[in-house]
Amino acid sequence: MPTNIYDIAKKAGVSIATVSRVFNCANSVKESTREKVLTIADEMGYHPQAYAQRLASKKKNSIMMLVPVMSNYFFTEILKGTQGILSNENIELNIVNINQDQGMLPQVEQIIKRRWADGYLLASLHMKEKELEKLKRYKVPISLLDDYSPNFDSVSFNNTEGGYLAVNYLLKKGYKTVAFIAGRTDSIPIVHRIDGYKKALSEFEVDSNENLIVTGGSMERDGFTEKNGYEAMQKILNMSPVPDAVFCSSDVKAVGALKAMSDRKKQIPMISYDNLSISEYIGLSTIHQPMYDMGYNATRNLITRIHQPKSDICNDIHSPELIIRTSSEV
Amino acid sequence: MPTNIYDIAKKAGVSIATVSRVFNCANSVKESTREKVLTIADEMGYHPQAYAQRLASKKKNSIMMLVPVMSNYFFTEILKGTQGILSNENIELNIVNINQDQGMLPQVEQIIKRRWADGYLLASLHMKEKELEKLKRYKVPISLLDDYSPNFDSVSFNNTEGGYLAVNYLLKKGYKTVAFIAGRTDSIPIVHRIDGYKKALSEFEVDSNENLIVTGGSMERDGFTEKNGYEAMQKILNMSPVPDAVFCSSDVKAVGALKAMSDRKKQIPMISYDNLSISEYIGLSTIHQPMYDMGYNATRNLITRIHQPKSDICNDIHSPELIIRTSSEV
DNA sequence: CTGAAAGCGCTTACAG
DNA sequence: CTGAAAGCGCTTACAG
Repeated sequence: MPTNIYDIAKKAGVSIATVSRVFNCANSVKESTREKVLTIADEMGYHPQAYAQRLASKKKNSIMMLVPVMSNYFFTEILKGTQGILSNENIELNIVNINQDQGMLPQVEQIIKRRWADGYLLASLHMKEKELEKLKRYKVPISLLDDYSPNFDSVSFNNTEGGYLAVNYLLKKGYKTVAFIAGRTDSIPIVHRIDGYKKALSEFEVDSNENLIVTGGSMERDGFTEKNGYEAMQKILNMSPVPDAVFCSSDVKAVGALKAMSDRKKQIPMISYDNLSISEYIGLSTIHQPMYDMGYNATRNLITRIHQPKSDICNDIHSPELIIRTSSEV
Repeated sequence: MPTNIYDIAKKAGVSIATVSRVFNCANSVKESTREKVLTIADEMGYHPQAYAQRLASKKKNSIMMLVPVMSNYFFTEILKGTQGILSNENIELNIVNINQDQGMLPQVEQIIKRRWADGYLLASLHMKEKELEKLKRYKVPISLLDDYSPNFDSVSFNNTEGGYLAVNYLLKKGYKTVAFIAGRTDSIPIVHRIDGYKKALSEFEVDSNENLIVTGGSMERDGFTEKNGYEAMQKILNMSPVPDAVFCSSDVKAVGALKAMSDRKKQIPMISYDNLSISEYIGLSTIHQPMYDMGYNATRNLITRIHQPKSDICNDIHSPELIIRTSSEV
């Protein structure tokens, strides 16, 4: 039989209000009373139920993170940042998966309407501006991560610049044809990276060629897998002539691409994207995104907005950084 | 002003009971009534609040996963399995972090007492049997993952066999001294792998030497980092004589170890542990653990126990498998 | 320092 | 097919 606040109150010979106070550390409760209640609660394995508590008090101290893909390395890195700031706050984090293929808006609305948390962190969701606007009506704190909107707090990357940086480096080294291992080309970050890629191309007056933009066939986890990169690189190595260099949209794919090159005993210079913790150890030249900071800052934005709903909107745009290691220097 | 069930009922000209029924799809509600309620709810952005609903109904449809480290690749792989089975069930997953350095029992008890979920998945917590026993009193479904207890459903690996398999392979190839890159030696899985390591050693009648069991200095994420592996391998390469081969307790560390070898231009055969998705692409010989299946099965166990609390306890012990790629064949 | 009582927003037999 | 009402387990002014 599960115990409730009445059981404890009766056994301790006090009112339920007193028991409640003991657990909320709120007003003063006589020390001896507090101890008695705590002892009895411990014996009976009692603690106030989360649901009842939140219904009665309105205080939640919880935030919810909505993400399309939980099981990838990018998310893993972001999460460290979120946990970094949360470890100092008495706030619970809930993580919920959003299915990108089923209309994200209804899923997000559903969650918000249930009022689960004090605020919501939308990570890499890349919803349309029109959809985001609909979220405004719920008047609930929302913070965007790896995404941008003028209407919400956001922390994003300048993906155009990232693409530009990588491809500009390659062209400066004298390579003429640069292939791009993309991924879903309906993904906003990918679109921006392609923009940067083309911008660099046009600066060097080389025509862009859509055939040089490739992806592998495996679309598990949105194609952010080693396998997809492996397949894409195979396609590239099958082109004739083989492109001079390649820009790869993620480090995870680059791991696969590297393997494809080594299997075919044909190395071409490659720069990828993300700078995961493994990248340093396998010599990937890559575009660094400060993922930890990003998770940290987006979460901090959310907490600030929960406390001060009227504060100015804060749009953080991080600049990428090119890190040269060995993969580009073959 | 947030809307509630009364607002909707009033506007629709029905009772709150009817509104509630519409959302619970339970008993029959006249189609025209249902539509009217749904339309109004949609206009007003209404959905029953999670907390109130759960307080009133006792149904939760939610499970909670307790893990010591969320941001590592091992967890990422496990999670895929959990999500795999959950995607077919109408069950919400909450993930909560347990701090291994602060006494896990109180943290776990605290969570269970709050009655958040219908059941709890304890992943890689490795609590003592005595501590686990204390959890029995809450009479709540609990399933263990990467852990074993005769008193709870569990899915675990035979780590002793894993260590044995790897080291036996190395010894059979004629290597005499085999170093072990460990990690926290108070970790149960590591202890078992050391047992397996020693068992293989004794079969080949080589004395075990505690000096050959090393770890790097960086203990971030419990030492399961590339950096820790890098440091550990440096120590090994500094030994004289340098050991003939090395058994490494995780693929992530092995990535660092590989780099240390290449930096020192000294290759020794290595077998590691986990078989992460990158491992195939970087040629790691490793012990395969079916992590997806593990996540899947442990979650399935939990769901079964929620539905049938009296069913027999199920202890799944997975056997490891040795996968030879290039890192052991230098 | 403590208690009686109203209220949080729902669900669900029960009755019709 | 629908409503009135009790109840879920808490918190929190209010009063003393």
